[in-house]
Amino acid sequence: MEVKTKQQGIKVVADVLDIIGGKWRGPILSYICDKPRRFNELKSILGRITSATLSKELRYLEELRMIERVEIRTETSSAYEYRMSQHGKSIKTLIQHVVEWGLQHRRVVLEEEIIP
Amino acid sequence: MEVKTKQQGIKVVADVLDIIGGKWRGPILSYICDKPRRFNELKSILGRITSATLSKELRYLEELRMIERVEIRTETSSAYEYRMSQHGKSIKTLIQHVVEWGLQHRRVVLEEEIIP
DNA sequence: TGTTTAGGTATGAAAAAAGATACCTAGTAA
DNA sequence: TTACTAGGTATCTTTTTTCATACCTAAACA
Repeated sequence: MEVKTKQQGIKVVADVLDIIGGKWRGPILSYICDKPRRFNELKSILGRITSATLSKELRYLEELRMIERVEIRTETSSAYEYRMSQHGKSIKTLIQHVVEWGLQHRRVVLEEEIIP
Repeated sequence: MEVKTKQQGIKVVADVLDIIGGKWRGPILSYICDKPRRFNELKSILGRITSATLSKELRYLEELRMIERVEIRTETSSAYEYRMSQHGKSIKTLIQHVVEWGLQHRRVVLEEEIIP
């Protein structure tokens, strides 16, 4: 499968940005990437997010097959955790590319501000 | 310059997504990447964008040093065009990575829908 | 048995992004 | 001289996102 038209390429980019974009989805993925996380754990790491928003974002990422919600059971109790899907893990490389470019961009913009 | 903390990494990603995200900035960059474009040219290629929005987005991308607004003069007349800055051109590679991942993502999601 | 905790949902308000519409200015063309 | 075109700006409305607040259920705890 390849990109055949400009329109299609633009659409593919928009779809990807929809996954990692927005105020919370990047950070959420980033924390779940490190290790599986529970709802309230995410909520407290993220700080200012509300339950409603976190819940909505998690369900959306699940629907996109980026993460999975799994029940974890011990003898005495059970709980849920969110973890990256096999496919979801592959976004880590992409994000590394984004970070690299971002750092380069920052250097360029800072330079131009200092030496105008 | 490297990423030292998770917070910083998240910030870098957010900054990059702010550049290529939103409804129009990706498409605008994409068309200017191909070749320098004039205001009304962009407006008509993009289709449903208003002058106000296009103008705002272009000024923002200029401020970010991604594009440059340059006057082009012939003997008889003058006009303006928008072109990628030297630095801005480097985003092309990043976008290629995004497209590649996006295509892979699409394959995964389609597969799972067909074979549940 | 009553209370706390995990993991949420429901509803409406506020803020941010995008759109519609009207208008402006400088240059050129007729 | 009048009208047209390029390249916008100004203002207000609509839509989309995010936030605040209150509430709910099931399980575990004391």
